[in-house]
Amino acid sequence: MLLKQGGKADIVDVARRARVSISTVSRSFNHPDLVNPATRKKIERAVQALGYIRNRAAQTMHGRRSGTIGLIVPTIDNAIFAEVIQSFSDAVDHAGFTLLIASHGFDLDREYAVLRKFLEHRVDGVALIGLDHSEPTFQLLDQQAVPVISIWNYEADSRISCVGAKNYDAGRMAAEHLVELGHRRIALVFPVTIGNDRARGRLGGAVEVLQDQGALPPEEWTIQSPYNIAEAKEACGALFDLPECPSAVLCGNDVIAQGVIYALLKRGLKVPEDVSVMGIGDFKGSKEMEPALTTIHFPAHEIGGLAGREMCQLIAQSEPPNKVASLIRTKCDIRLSARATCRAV
Amino acid sequence: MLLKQGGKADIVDVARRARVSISTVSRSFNHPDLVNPATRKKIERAVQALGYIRNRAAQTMHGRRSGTIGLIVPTIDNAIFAEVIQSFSDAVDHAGFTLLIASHGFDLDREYAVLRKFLEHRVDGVALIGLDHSEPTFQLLDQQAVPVISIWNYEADSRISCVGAKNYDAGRMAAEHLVELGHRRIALVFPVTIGNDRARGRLGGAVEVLQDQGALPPEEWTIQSPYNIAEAKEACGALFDLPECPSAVLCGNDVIAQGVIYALLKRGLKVPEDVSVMGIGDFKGSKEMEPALTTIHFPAHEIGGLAGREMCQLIAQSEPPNKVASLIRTKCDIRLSARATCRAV
DNA sequence: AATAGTAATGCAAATGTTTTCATAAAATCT
DNA sequence: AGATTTTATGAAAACATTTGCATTACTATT
Repeated sequence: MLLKQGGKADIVDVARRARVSISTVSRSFNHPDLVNPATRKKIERAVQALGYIRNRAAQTMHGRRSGTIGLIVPTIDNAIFAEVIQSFSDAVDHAGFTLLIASHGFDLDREYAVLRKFLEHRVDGVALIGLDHSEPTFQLLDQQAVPVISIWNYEADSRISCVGAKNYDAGRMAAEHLVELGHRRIALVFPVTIGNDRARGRLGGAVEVLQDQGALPPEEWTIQSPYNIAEAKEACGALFDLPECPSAVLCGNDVIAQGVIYALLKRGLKVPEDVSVMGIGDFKGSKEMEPALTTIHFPAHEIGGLAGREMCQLIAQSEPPNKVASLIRTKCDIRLSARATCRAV
Repeated sequence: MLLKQGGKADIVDVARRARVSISTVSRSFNHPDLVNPATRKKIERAVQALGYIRNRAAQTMHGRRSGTIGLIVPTIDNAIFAEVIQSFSDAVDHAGFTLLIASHGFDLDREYAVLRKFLEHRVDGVALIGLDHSEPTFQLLDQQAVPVISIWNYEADSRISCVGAKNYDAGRMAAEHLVELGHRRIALVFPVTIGNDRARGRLGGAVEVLQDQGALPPEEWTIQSPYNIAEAKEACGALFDLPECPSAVLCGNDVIAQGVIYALLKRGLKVPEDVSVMGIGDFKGSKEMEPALTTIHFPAHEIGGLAGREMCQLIAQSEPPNKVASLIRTKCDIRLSARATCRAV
């Protein structure tokens, strides 16, 4: 017979067919150099004939690593994270790992639940976005001693390893640019900041600069907006119907900036002639927009790739299984990308 | 002692602490109704105290399902797929599954390799994008009898279950709209079509309509463009520097359309006054663009969610493990979203 | 009061691997 | 030719669960 009924051949089937012991079959997979080339050939043929596929679950159970890494993000379907996920995925894939992914929609309790689920699957490591997490999350991580890395934010005193940039600096940088261009009537459009340290840092940095300049915006120029173009376009609409219109809008991220620009265009206002718009993030596509978006460049691709590689390193370090790896912190540089949506006044 | 050294408590530790047998502990997880509430409480407490986390690998090995589903996409970081991934993820998450994800960069050999890797992890089901796959991929799927679903394309005679729309129809629909508006000088900007049945179907549909109208574009009006704004903007630049400029551009997808619009804007050409632009896909953000993009609407969110739910159903159907589930085919409707980038001539 | 039925629990086998240790055969050295 | 090392293989324990079967202790039925 060519195939066991059901197509689920196991290692003993292979061993039987190749007329060797199961130990030898196992070895020919894991330590090929220890088995006679001729025997290896025989096994190879048996594997082929039976359509045998190794069972990682059994390996995992035996105490080997599972070969999986868990990545938990707020959402998958937005430019920012999609790019990070892609490069993180590429990096860990390259190292032979398989990626488990889940999103929590900015709900830190769901994040905790997902983490538990991943731990049940015995992931070799976990990556999270940002440094804001619930106390149970931190405790679970600690207690299970699983290698963990935070992506996107850098903090010198972070509780867990991190690779990313300082959002606070980004906020400052953006505000400073606007101020240098002579703007004083600056509106702020930012996402919700609770449980989102990225947004909080950026807003904090921006506000500090504006405060120093005595240019803190009035209440009605501080808008809270969701993380998508449609709603941002909607949310900031009122801003431009006000009697006094700001000369510049500083946005919490490029998606919001895009929304703001569309809202402006819709009202027949020109960017940057009538209103300057500043983003933060430099998402894919921001450079190509017309006019090209002035923003703070975050090296998303670099951060994701770095995070993936450091995750693998952390896992390697935590060998033997109960050794705790040391913390890694990597700060990525951000910079102003002055393009066409901001002008001097 | 509160914790076993290393924080890795297992079921026997829990049993010992709760003074019951391991069978009872196992049951209280899997068939809670079969165990005395008081006993359950004791176990609960022991679990809490020890920080015990069930080992899915061991369950999987015992022959139960792994509780994972593998999703293989060409790329993660582009609007189309990110949206599908998100809703697929939400759907399977909701059913208690964990999602394994990997991208192959439009390389069908890598797709095969990823599939193998997923199979080693004993995923309970696999989802792929589109219906173009290598022969080894189909054979492996068949041989391992793993529930599988194809997302995005619908074909009445597909080799595997599918949920999606007919890209051919989308191509026709787009071309027809342009023709109805009076356009005859129509350029085509499409992605590479080998190994990409989505693009191939669309292009085929569009060409057919154009042919019927005797409006097949000349060689230099048929542009091949990668799947991203920057390169699309670049790729189609030459188009508008030609002595004779098309009156409309039909794009393989909205990302390309966006790039085309930017290229036009950059040259000082107005959309739709000078040139009409038609997309296909209706990605997130296409509606909000200024001017809003005329495109063929694909219900990405619906397709992803549906695919997720049908995947779960397929898995449930293939119980007991070796029963092959029947094929499911679901056709999702697409429609013209006539907005602001196309005008009558 | 004896019997049947039910609820709760435990025992032990089974799941598919890896790995340690032991053994046999072959190659190398004296 | 015998002793020693090296190479190749096998047997069996270990990994963390689940589950079928057996057992015990109650409860209900006659």
